[in-house]
Amino acid sequence: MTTGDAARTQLRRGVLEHCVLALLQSGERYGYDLVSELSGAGLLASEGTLYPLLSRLRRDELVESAWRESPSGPPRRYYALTDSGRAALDSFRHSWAQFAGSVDQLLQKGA
Amino acid sequence: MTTGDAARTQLRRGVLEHCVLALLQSGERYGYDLVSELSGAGLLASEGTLYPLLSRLRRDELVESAWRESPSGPPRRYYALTDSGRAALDSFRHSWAQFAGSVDQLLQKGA
DNA sequence: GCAAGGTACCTTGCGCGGCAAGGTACCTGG
DNA sequence: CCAGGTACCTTGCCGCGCAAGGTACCTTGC
Repeated sequence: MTTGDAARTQLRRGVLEHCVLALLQSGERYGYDLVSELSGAGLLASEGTLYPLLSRLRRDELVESAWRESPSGPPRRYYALTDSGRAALDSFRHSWAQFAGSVDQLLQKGA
Repeated sequence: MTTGDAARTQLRRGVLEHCVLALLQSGERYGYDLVSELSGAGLLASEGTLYPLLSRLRRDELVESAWRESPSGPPRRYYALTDSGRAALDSFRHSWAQFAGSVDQLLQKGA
């Protein structure tokens, strides 16, 4: 891995969940697909993280899922946002903006 | 509290530690003082979080501490950055910028 | 002179979420 | 036919923030 390993791991907490919701905004996606995108963005370190997360999102009814056959390979479970999911995402965007603002300010204060 | 309670709590993970380091940049501070500043900024919910954190920072030699008497009230433990602390802070600034950038981008993608 | 309340430190028990490792099954390509 | 990519999932662990609770100092007011 690049830099800031341990630090990154902590940063992802709580963010990853909402990043998944954000990715679902533009249409339904399946897990393995999300894994590669989030890993690429440096927001996910292990597959083993995402599937339990998706289960939680289903349990909390922020997403709903449907099995579809793949043109090649095993079947995929596709996820889509529910209304609650969209609401949660909007709410998080505010929290994030505010939070990130505070942190930026604090980190620069006398840099 | 305002909004996004639970979300906020998760967001603070790993950030708080480095915010403390950032606050020490401009000179030594004592715990109770940090508590009020960080609480004010919405980055800390409970006193009980900070003291163990400060112990960790001491253990990892990112800060050093010295007891000083207070003009009024019980003695205070003042904390100051070590060289390692300054380095950790610099390193975190990069991680944070990169991380926050990724998140911002992802959250806006099709907002 | 003593109780009340602010200052200042610390500890304990808990829960949650990300990580690593491991496991199953499907399907294609050599 | 089997090696390897696709795609799903589970289990055990660890670290950090939180809430609640605890000690002691010092001032203020009655």
